[in-house]
Amino acid sequence: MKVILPDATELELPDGASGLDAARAIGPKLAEQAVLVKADGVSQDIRLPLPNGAKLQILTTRDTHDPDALAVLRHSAAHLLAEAVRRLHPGVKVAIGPPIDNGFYYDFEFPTPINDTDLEAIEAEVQRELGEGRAWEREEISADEARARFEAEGEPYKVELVETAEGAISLYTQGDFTDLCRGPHLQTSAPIKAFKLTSLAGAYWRGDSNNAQLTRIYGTAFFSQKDLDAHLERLDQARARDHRRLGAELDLFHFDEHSPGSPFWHPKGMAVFNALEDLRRRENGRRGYSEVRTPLIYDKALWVTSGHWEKFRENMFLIPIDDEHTYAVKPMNCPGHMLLFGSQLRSYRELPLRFAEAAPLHRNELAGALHGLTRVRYVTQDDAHIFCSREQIDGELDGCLVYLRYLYGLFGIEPRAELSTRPENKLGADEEWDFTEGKLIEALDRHEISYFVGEGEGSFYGPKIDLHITDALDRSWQLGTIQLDAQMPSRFGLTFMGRDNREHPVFVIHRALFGSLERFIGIIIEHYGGAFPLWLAPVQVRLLPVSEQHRNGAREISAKLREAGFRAELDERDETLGKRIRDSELEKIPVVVVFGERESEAALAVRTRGEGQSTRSLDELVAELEHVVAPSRG
RNA sequence: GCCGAAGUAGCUCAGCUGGUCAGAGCACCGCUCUUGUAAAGCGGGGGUCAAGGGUUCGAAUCCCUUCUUCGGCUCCA
Repeated sequence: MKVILPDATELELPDGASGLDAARAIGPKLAEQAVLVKADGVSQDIRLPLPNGAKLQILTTRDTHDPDALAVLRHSAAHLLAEAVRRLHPGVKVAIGPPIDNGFYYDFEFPTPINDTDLEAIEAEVQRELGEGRAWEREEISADEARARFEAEGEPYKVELVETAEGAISLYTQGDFTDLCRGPHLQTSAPIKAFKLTSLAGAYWRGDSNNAQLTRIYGTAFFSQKDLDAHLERLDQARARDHRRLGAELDLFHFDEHSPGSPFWHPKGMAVFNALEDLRRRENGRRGYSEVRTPLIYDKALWVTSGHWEKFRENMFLIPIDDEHTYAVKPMNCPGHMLLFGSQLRSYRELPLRFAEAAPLHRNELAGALHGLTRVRYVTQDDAHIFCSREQIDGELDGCLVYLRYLYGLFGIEPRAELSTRPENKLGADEEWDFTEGKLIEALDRHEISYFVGEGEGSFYGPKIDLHITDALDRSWQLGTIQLDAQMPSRFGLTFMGRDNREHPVFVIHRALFGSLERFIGIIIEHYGGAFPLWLAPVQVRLLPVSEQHRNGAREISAKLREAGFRAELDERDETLGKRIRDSELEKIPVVVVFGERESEAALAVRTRGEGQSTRSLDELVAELEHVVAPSRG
């Protein structure tokens, strides 16, 4: 057989040769450093036979930043962790231990709970293993053999994995630990130059909260200590961009234990909030949406009709009124909008009807799920419900996707699209879901939006196109969502009169493009590192009078800027100019104007964030600011 | 909700093998200075050490419960 090397030369090998054999044929050093082989771009363990004629790429310990090479390193590190845990905690049952972005984890069922102190001991044990050195052996056995073996070892999770595994079963052994594992793995532990356990957490077996909760140990590993240090350094820098930290530093919002998960918006945070609201109102108006306002609390009967009582009650705040009546604070706007639509006989001439409302919603999120602005109990969705006929669905979905692209383009953020399909607790028949899912797929294709499929991730009333973005700490959050719903209108008996003088079914598109204003603001705080563009900045211009006698002059300028529609502010504290400039810098204020003796007579000294200082007249400054702000003011 | 960790002045933190342990810096207030592009000087106020209960002669420090926060899991905009 032969393989093709990256430089296009061909290498003759005996039949059945492995990646390691190929590396040996090229050179002993390469063989020693080999970590992973890619045959025609597909990763495989270096111990496995190569396909004949494959284009070969061998990743080595020098590919210190290659995600695939790092995954192999970390996967092997996870096995060292499991070996150490089994030695230190006899009776522990092992589950799974894959590499993940930036590290790895391994799930265990411990006979007795462990804590951070145990974690330190486990890490020390792994370091000892690394000192001794380990080598991995790979073997393949039948599923029956594997099952018998893990049953004998008292490893129920491994037995379950064997039972659901496809194809041959492979085992990897290092030290006294043998793991059911697909691989690939390192040859030896020598390349693991840095190893660190990072945290301890509970995790449900197979990600299902009905299953047993296991103990998950997170860690990371690198090809060098320097890389680990750099990783930790990056984490530190990311923490500086954390919106919870910047929210306090920039005086945007805070939380209080008297209402967990509900932000208190300070004046500066509210300025950002309102800038987004202004944008939302203007664009909605331009795109044919009508603003509406509906109640915050409704009788339980409404929630029974909508299906929320059955599907969403656990997340709702209930208000007992008397023995017979219970109200609930709305977690979504849709039922209210259904009532609004149904309050009149609707003609086909009215459709599509686009009702927009950015009302406060309350969801009783699990206490452990709350997270700054990105996971709150008080949510403001930039919500809208589009009521349309079957024929209008495509056009309305198009409108939503164009709108969505415009909005995200303004912020320069590029979310990933997900098609979320029918969940287990869905309402309605499969045929209806076939139709609504099909419509969303066609729309994504028309707009050439690539997406991944989230099986079963849809809402109980319809499939969704969801947009996801990662925050400063690499956590993924859902922002916008576009949902096509045939269930809710039929549960509310909504119809419209057609040209044929008959009633026709109504379809509803639920759409929130920012998603929630709270979460969106959390994300953009991190995206901009707190340095908002001019149109969003809480304070756009700050005036600094040089000394007491320039206060009146500075006040006048500040008033004129406010008159021109800008958020201008005066800092006339009795601090040195240097101190006040420093504070303005730390607050990331886009434009700072120093006003003193010279400016009373001539041009203003303008300090622009990131660009240094220059001089211009007040009129020039206003014109310039208007020019900068224009795109977002439409 | 579950697993692990934490909660000391507005913020960041020290003190935590129980006994001058209630402290520091920044912030705040007052006075002096009247400031020219990233921190002027001096002085001062401020905390029932998250809340409640317990152990002890004595608790910020040890134990229990609750609340909140942080890292995950589940769930979700």
